This record gives sequence, structure tokens and C-alpha cells, in this order.
Amino acid sequence: MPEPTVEVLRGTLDMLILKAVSWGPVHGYAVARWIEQATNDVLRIEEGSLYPALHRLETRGWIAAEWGTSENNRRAKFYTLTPKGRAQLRLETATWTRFAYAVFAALEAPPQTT
Amino acid sequence: MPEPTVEVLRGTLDMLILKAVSWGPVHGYAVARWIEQATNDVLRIEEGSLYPALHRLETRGWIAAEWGTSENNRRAKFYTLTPKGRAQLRLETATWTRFAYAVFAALEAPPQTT
DNA sequence: TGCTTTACATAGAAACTCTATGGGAGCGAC
DNA sequence: GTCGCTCCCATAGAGTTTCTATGTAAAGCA
Repeated sequence: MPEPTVEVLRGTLDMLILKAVSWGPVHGYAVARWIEQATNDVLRIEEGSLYPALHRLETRGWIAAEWGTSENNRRAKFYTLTPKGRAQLRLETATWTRFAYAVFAALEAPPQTT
Repeated sequence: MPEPTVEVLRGTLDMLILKAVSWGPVHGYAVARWIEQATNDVLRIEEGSLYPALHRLETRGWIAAEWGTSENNRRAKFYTLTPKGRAQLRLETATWTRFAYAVFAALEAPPQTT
């Protein structure tokens, strides 16, 4: 049986969305699909989290939106990473990596060195 | 120059506190010191986050508290991990590890396999 | 006496993510 | 030709977590 999907994204949602958008114009639905696929179905993003997040990122000028037509001939909003967003992605990636390594270090740390 | 301390613990605070308490009775202040030390000063926990978290964990029955005297002869509350808390620590560690690996995978993932 | 460190605590704000819910349009099956 | 499924967007409201700001108090040292 497969392990359960983690739904709590704990501050990594913006970073993952920026990453998903970083290869060219994609619509929201595709972002959600990509995250599931790229994490091997470990992470799932709810639509109620996704769309507010997209608007948030757009407001901050990290992504730009444009209406268009999807591969399935449906009306969809396509997002692109702005230069500002690319810088933000780099920053968040570096910060998160540092954070994650620190947590791993703590989980393997000895009682007290003092 | 040293890298800045990350203050946003994003859902790992409980786990780190449980870990800090897992080797025997320690008081809150020592928990904070241990986290800084174990993460090589990458993570810092604010007191305004620490004490509410300790009460939360105690309420859930994951840690037990007892008043005592610190090494410096000060009045302090000492916390111990309960069996329930030990199970919780195992669970949170497994979940977080899975989560972190998934995020790393996404950060290195290709555009689209579809 | 006054300063620093240790130690605990709460109130309130801010941020994030989820649950719940809604609508609409394309497309294939029947 | 309409029923249902998938795709696609969206908002309101709630819940949790963590932070900022602030307060208390005692030990120890200069």
C-alpha cells in the first residue's frame, strides 16, 4: 500500500510554485499536477491553497499572468516567472536547503556538548 | 561573516522540542540552547514560541513537567518525554524526513514528464 | 547598587494552509 | 442531446503555528 500524501506544505508552497513556473508558461492546474508528479505523489496541493498562493505571488511581482487556452482547449490563466521571481526562487531554495540540513543535523545530534 | 539565523521553524518546532527532551529532564531554557547548538546556530527558537509550545506538548501528553532547581540554582520547570511523546517523535521524524526528501526531489526535478 | 544572565509566561498579530463550496466549459459515452 | 467526468478558476472562513512585544523575578557579579 502506498504511503499517505503529505498535505501540509509548511512554508515551501511558494517555492514549489515558483519552481513549477520556472520553465515557461503554465496554468494553475498544471502546477498542481507537476508538484504531485515531481515529488512522486508525496506532496499534494489543494486548490484552495494553490489559487490564493498564485494571486499572492502575482501581487508581489514574482510571477506574471496572462489568459490563454490550455492544451485541452479550455480557458486558463498562464503564469510566467519574472526576473524578480527568479531571484526569489534562488533565495528561497538556498534558505530552505540550509534550514532542512539544520533540522537533519539536529535529528542526529548528541544530547549535549556543553 | 556568519550566515543569518533562520527563525521560521515551519512545523518542525514540536519535533525539535521532543528531540531535545528525549535524553532526560531539561528545562525550557536548555531546550532553546540545545536547538541552537545542535543546528550549529542555524536555527533559533524565540521564547515566545518556546513556552507556548511546551504547554501545548504537555497538554497533549507528550511531555511531562516537574518543578525543580537548575544547574545555576534557579527555579526551573523540567520536562521529560512520555512514552506517548516518544511515539510521536518517531512519527514526526518519519513524516518530516519523507516531506523533506520530496521537496528536494522537486527542486531537482525536470520540467514535465507528461 | 545596578547590570547581565537565567528562566518562565502571556497577549496579540501575522502568515500560511486547509476545508468547504461554488461556477463554468469541453468532451466522450450512451 | 444530455449526462457525467475531467479540467480550470475562485473565494470565504477557520484553524494552527510562530512571531513580536512585553512582563516578572531571582542569582550572581562588579
